[in-house]
Amino acid sequence: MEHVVLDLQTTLFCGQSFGWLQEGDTYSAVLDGKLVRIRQENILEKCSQDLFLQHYFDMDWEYLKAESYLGSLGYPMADAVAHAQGLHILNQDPWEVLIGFILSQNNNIKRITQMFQKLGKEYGTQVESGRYSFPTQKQLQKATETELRALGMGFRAPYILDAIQKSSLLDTIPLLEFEDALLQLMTIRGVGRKVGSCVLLYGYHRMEAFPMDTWMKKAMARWYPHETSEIFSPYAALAQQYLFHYVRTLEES
DNA sequence: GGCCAGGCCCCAG
DNA sequence: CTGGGGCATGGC
Repeated sequence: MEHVVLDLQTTLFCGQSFGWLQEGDTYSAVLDGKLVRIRQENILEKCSQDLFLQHYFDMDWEYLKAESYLGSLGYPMADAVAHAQGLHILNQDPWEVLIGFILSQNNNIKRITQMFQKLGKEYGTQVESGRYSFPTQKQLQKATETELRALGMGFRAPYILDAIQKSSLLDTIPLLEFEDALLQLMTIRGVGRKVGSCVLLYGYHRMEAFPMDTWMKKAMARWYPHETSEIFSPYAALAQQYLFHYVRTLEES
């Protein structure tokens, strides 16, 4: 099977990021304060000119090796890999990931994206007509619970406020072992094991993470009822992402 | 018009 | 420490 370098459609809309928009074959998001536009055809070109994008799209990680190993595990993992060729784990801003996944609880990806973009429009910086950066901690500090609830954040409003309050702990996460890092994140209200795992994976590229959401619980119960993430080591996070994508694809069809 | 969504908090037992 | 109800909101 031909190895796909990076598949934008799958990577950007597999539920790891809530900041991307699609118009035709063009994908755009505000990254690092700038509006980025990119198409499947010009990924390599863009990344070769821009080290930030090269890192953001995780172009140098061992996806070929990981796909090969997970593919060797047979059904259903081999099928899951085949259905998500070219899926990369993005290197996102931990702060954005933290708020994004606080929004994610008891919610659906469509509405998470809408809520995430609402925060940008309300508290972020406009970088182009109608396009806003995600607000920094300082920008979000202006928010009150009443405002956030009026914006539609619902019961997550106080969680966002607590995350702002404790946002400095994000700086210490890279220094910590996985479990310690998870415990630190879980001191934030609204952050449990699942949300914390997502922050460690999508914000800090901790590939040993294995976020267990409702879909993953179904997938594990169905295919690996007596196993843990250990069987996918050292590619647990990627296995999780492939399975997550796979079960959702099956459900839709 | 209910149902449900990439969970977590809280409080019974 | 484990289990289950409740939670704000809107897309479907």
